[in-house]
Amino acid sequence: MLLPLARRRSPSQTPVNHDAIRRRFESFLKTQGLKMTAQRERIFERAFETHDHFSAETLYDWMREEGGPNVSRATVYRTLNLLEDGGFIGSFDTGRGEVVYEHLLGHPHHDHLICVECGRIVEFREERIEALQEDVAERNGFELTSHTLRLMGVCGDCRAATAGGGASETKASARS
Amino acid sequence: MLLPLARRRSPSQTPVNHDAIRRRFESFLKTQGLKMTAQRERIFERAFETHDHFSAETLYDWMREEGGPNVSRATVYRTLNLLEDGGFIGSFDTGRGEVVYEHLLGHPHHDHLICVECGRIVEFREERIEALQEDVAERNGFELTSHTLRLMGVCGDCRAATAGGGASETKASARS
DNA sequence: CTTTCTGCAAACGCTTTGCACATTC
DNA sequence: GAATGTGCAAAGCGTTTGCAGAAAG
Repeated sequence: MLLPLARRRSPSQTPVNHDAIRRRFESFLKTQGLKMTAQRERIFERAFETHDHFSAETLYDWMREEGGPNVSRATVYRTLNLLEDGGFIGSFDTGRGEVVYEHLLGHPHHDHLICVECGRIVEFREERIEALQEDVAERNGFELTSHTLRLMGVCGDCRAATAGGGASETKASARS
Repeated sequence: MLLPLARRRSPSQTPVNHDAIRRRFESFLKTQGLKMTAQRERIFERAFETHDHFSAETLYDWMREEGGPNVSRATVYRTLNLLEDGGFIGSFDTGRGEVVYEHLLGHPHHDHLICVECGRIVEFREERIEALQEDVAERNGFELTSHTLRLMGVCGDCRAATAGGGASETKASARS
């Protein structure tokens, strides 16, 4: 099981200090009395390598496609929950049913625009909305712990494809 | 809980013209080549009677508890989807997993504050957030079709209960 | 060596579906 | 009567879990 050595760390796209994050994961495991295993390492690394959002099933596919220590579906689910509990990744569902994850460290809070045609996810951050949310919560006596803002719509590409006469290529799952 | 006969139509809380909505449902069925059945009627009525949010399973329970034509679980799910497709009800998930419905007609758009302690759902509407969402979408080339904004936090009651020394009564499911 | 993991496959909870019978139009 | 709807139970789907063998500390 040769793990591809220099996969992480491509100098151009290291979002935050990769080693720092990794050390954080190791100490998290330690404090929880958990062990570092080849599987956990693979899953952790893969999750932090991607800037995309991914589902448990997708990550499982990656685990099988890409070489490395065998990782079972159960372990993928278990580790994803572990990472979420540890605050390393966050999850939200895109519309109906599908839950996707994204890594959080070195990734300031943001919300999502989701294309209902092609499923593309765009992240955005709008301070004024954030502030207004606090406002609303306060006015209603709530102390905010988190929030989810999902904007669903049709992205520029899909609008062009539809309008221009071109067929829609990407898997269109317009449901609801 | 003997079902109160004149439940709907209590003059004080009829949100919109009930008959108008109902006619709309009937014509919706007609245009779709669908039939009005006792089951669909019961489900439709029940959904519009409630101001609360409910899950498919909850509605199914209601169907069994309250008297009336028998309604199977399958029909509940089928009809809920039908009503959603027709734009009569909307659905969103409260946090993780649980999908709840709410009727839409005569119920202007709003978003939700959800108490992570007791599950209480408070509706709110904040025009400025709405406007900013349009803004964000436009800036990113999206044409908005819908959105979901869920604010999670601890409601005043629960904060009081926790702080004041009282134990938390309501089922606390603080997960994530 | 003790404790925690992993893989497997079975269990789960919620939702959907296939089919024969019942109902509406 | 022809077409659609319903109930039932079985099938699906994504996720979790129990258990025995495998690793980590």
